Amino acid sequence: MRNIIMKDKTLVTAALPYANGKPHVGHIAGAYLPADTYVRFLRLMGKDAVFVCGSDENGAPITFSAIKEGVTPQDIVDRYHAVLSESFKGLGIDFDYYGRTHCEKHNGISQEFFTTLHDKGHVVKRSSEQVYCTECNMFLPDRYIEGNCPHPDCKKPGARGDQCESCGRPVDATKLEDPVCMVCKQSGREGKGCIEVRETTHWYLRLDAFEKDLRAYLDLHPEWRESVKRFSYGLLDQGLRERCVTRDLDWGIPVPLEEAEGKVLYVWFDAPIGYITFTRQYLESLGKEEEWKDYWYNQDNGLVHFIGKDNTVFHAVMFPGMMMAHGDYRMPDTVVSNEFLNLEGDKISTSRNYAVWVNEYLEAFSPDPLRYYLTAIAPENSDSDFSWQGFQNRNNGELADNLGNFIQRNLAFCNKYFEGKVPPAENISDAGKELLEEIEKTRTELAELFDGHRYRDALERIMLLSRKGNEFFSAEEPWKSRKDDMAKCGATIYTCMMVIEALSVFMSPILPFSAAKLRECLNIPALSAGDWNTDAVLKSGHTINTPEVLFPKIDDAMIEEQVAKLTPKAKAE
RNA sequence: GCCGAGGUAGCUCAGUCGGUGAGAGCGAUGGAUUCAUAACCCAUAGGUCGGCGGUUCAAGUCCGCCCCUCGGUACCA
Repeated sequence: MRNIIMKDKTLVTAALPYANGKPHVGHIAGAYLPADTYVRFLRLMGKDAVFVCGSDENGAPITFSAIKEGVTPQDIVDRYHAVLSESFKGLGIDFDYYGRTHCEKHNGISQEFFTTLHDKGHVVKRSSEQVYCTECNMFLPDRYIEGNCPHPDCKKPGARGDQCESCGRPVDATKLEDPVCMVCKQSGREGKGCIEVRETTHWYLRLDAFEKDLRAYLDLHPEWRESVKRFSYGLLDQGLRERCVTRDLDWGIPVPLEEAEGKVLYVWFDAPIGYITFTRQYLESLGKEEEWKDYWYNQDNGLVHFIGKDNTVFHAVMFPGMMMAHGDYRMPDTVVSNEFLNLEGDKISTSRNYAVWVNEYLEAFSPDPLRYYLTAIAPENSDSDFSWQGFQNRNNGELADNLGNFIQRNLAFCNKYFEGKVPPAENISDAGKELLEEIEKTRTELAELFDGHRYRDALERIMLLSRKGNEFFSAEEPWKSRKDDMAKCGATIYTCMMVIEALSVFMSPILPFSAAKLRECLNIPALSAGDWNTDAVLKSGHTINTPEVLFPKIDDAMIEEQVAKLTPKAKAE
């Protein structure tokens, strides 16, 4: 048996979604759903958990979207902040606080963070040459310049300022041939067009100074997912470099230095600080001004970050490096990182509009089937694939036919032949006793799986219990015993009811809506903190309510409708 | 190019420190049954474990080379 590693008090964060697009199933599977599941689990275990997140509203792409649409950056972030909040809410991703980084409080905390690093000498000034667009009147991120590859043996078009798409090699943005600004789509070099090279000044975080400490920190966490460790050690082995933490932009958090007029903090510098900001805002809203320190200063408590793999470098190396450099804060315990979710075999792409958007999903279906499916195919160890066919199969074959039907056949049987009263807990057969023991085995193993962030396995374990319930029910044949041996029949149904109550607890972190509905059908109280280990409240003689179908089947037409929404654009590429 | 991950039954994937006849779910086929959302239960299916070579008494499981897919490559977030 492994050791349970959760703490009595834990701060859980989910990667801040960038407020420049709607959330899709990939985002949900990557960070938000596992984080929400974990928080629900912690609370069932009677632990204190605070769950924060918020929209990431700074950065260059938001500015560019605003330019493209002819609106202000504020318009962009307002729009997406609203969609993001609603989507999370609709799926039952239940943050204690969902904030936004474009606010005074966050500016102040981020600037204080920067100032501390600057005063300690961990941030240094450097000058460099960057590409500037005179049409847009701004410096361009390397990614936003396209041209011909400067490598003599390649020369192919479509190379970006950071990397050539054709030969895959890194590119020096200032050396791209025939560069085009991807914001205004204009081109031409010095004098003859809008693209020119200008000198600029920026501030760099001396990550290299913390290389040894970061390695020691990683060494303390053998329990992290393999992919995160391999990636992080890989970076350390290459040697950490200074990392630029400011940008030439007018949208963002001003760099708190007189000589840094017109510069803002790099969005990835302030985004993780958002976790601190949101924790403070949440606890202040509860009138507990000082309590955030429990989570950010006290290493005895838990701090767990949930992210997608694209965020690994920031959460496993850069943010910990920032925390070390600052000095006041505790270090994160765990970074739970997921791989990517593909869609019908192809990459999900916001820019190509190739995705299953959460808000559109919710117009057609209830949240739990998606939570179920995304957990079942969670990209925990490697990329996985979302397919509508798979969604339908899992929903109909597993949720409805296995779990739903097990519940349904028992509640219906109980109503029909026992007047809705839980039968006496007598004459339990050996197989029945074995099944009751299986409940406890599941309880123990499941806690370890949730605690170890193995949600996919956890769900499988839950379904195994349901399957065993079905096997038991069929083997006992209560439809026969009800005619000549009501004692045996009652024992069968009683045993199954115990399984069902346990399932209502076990499934609740993943399927919160259905778990609540099930407990209503059972006519027992809603779950509350610490109920994971509470004794069964379902007793002999207790009257249940009329059952309702928990997991309706999804018919082909509904799936075809979704597939149709997807295909034209996917093929249009 | 460099670094990393992956290529296991029709499909989706498990396979811990190398060792009982290589597994699960779905699908397919046959059987049983009627409490239930035509659901459930039982049985069966023989896949050169990407290719070649090597180490070993023994290799999906270790080593080398090769092929294919996918990420990262630090100014997209």
